[in-house]
Amino acid sequence: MGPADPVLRPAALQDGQGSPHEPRGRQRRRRAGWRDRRIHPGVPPGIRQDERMNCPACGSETPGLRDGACTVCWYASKERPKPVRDRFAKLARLRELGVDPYGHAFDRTHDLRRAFEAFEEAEAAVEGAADGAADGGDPPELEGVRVAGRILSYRDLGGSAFAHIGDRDGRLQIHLRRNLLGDEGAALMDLLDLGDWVAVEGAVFRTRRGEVTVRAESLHLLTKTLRPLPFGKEEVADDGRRVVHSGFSDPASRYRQRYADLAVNPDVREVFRVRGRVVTELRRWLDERGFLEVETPVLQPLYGGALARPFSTYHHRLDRKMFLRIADELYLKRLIVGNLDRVYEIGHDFRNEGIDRTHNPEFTMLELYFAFADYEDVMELTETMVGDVAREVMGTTRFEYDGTAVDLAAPWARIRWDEAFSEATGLDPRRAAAEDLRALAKETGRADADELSRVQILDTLFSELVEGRITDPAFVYGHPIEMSPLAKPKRGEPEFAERFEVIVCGFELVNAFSELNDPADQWNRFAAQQRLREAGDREAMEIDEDYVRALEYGLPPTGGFGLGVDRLVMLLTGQTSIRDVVLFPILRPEEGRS
RNA sequence: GCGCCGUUAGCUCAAUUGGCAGAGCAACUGACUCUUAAUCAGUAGGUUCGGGGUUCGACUCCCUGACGGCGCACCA
Repeated sequence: MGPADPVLRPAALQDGQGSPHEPRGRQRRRRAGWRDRRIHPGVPPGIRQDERMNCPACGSETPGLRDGACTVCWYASKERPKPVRDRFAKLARLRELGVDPYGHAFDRTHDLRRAFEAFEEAEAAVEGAADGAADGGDPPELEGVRVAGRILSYRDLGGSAFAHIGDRDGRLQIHLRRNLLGDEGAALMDLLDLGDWVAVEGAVFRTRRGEVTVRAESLHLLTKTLRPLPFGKEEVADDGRRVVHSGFSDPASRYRQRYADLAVNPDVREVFRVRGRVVTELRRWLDERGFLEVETPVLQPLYGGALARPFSTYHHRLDRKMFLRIADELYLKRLIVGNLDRVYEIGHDFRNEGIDRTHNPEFTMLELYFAFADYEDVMELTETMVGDVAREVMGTTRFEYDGTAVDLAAPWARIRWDEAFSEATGLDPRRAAAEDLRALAKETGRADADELSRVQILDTLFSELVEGRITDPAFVYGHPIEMSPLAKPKRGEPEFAERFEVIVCGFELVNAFSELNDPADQWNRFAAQQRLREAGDREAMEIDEDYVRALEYGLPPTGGFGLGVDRLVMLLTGQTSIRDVVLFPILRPEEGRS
């Protein structure tokens, strides 16, 4: 405890008792006496005498001022919401009682879900045994259970209380009885709040109303919370479903304070549990097939591998500009040159562009390269892998996404790019006059069509008129070669590329091709990109001489793909915004704090 | 970047034509030892997102800025 505190009021706990007729409740709460408590934590070690300052409000020593006061005065200030002030006072009272409000380890016997299951098993065993015997004795209990969690709800009945505690994926009722917990435990009960982390030890039993419950024989505070968590009240409807009343739903607050969102909304935890499983299963699937997981540079002197604007940064010792990668592609193919056959990487790419429902500037990409394969092999691999992962993680390949049924089971439709294009536009993508294409682009709402290159117009029209209509996953293959500077020309039709994209629910999930391995052709394609760049296309590529050198050492025939992991998770979890599958999506900075 | 909508108590939301800023939950006080959206009685809680303006009077109308949602644009 801190040094003598000038603000600390004389302890309100006159250990005296009230009159014998005083209600027990009042005696208890007077004993709890937590109001207006303040205890100063003192100055942390390592702060020199001349670096210390005094709180203008209370005069005590402090290493810094939070909004012009020491932390104690800050929490006690009228500026704070009352629940925060109250909790801070309770925390001080806990310290007075010798309870550490920021406890240490606690050795659990079960997590909450398993405690529940263990009890049900014990119950079933007893009932089984009692079958032959005369009418069973005592109802079953499971003793010596030690569990921990956050207090989700609290119903105080005076002499006892029921609460629910929750952990990562479980939720369990606990019953706190004052006569079982003794003076210390009873005092602690009076200082609990929703959100506090607690642990109990006791026997699991079933209440008269049938709920599996831990009867606490001891109660421990693990961590006191100073801020009220925005719990909604939960009702269990007649059909057994949980209905949450009010709760925490403001999107901005949920993203900015994801910790509170996760603590309060089990559905959100579930989305990220699925996300974790998806990544694990992708890895396992690829590892089982002999793919080697590798890591290539995120910080690059020259970016490439996709058409996008990068984030740039600066390395001081090297005195040069660096970029955050927009794709892993060029490094991974260098590894195939180096005989690594089959490689993949799951990592973050960064693209300096707009933010919307399907785009976060920082996103997770799975890229994979497979020697001796072409894009048709990659199609098979893709549909099999995605279907297998969906089944493994979700138990099905059928989903409803944004009100539409989707089935990810293989085989997926295969659609020629040029045929889909002609069908949707009535124009031949190879032969149509640029003016006609431009006119059509304007019709579909592209006011800036005059400034776009032919390829950009083709791409725009395709996205606009074809992609949006596809819901079940489909391979769209055979893009115009000019749109695909890293892909091999299609056999027999060199104006198209051996490339495909997977379109599902109107967005792109995968981009893949037979990798271009002719160094001379690759150099020329880079040079063509360079021209576009010089003509003002800020997404066009630069020439990567080292990559061409690698190709000169021989890239075996290789198929490769990039899969947007965030988007796959969106599909599987039914989320329509990428922000709901990214734990901390990019937001504008917060103005003030509260 | 453009358009529309929004921002009110810790959380979720009301507030008539411009006329005293309210409710539920959470909090606090009290009753209650099998409750479960616990219940009952009472109390407290507000820079109505920031700044400016119109008006006797602004949560409400006007201008401006910040943040967010949706749509468009940009963008795989």
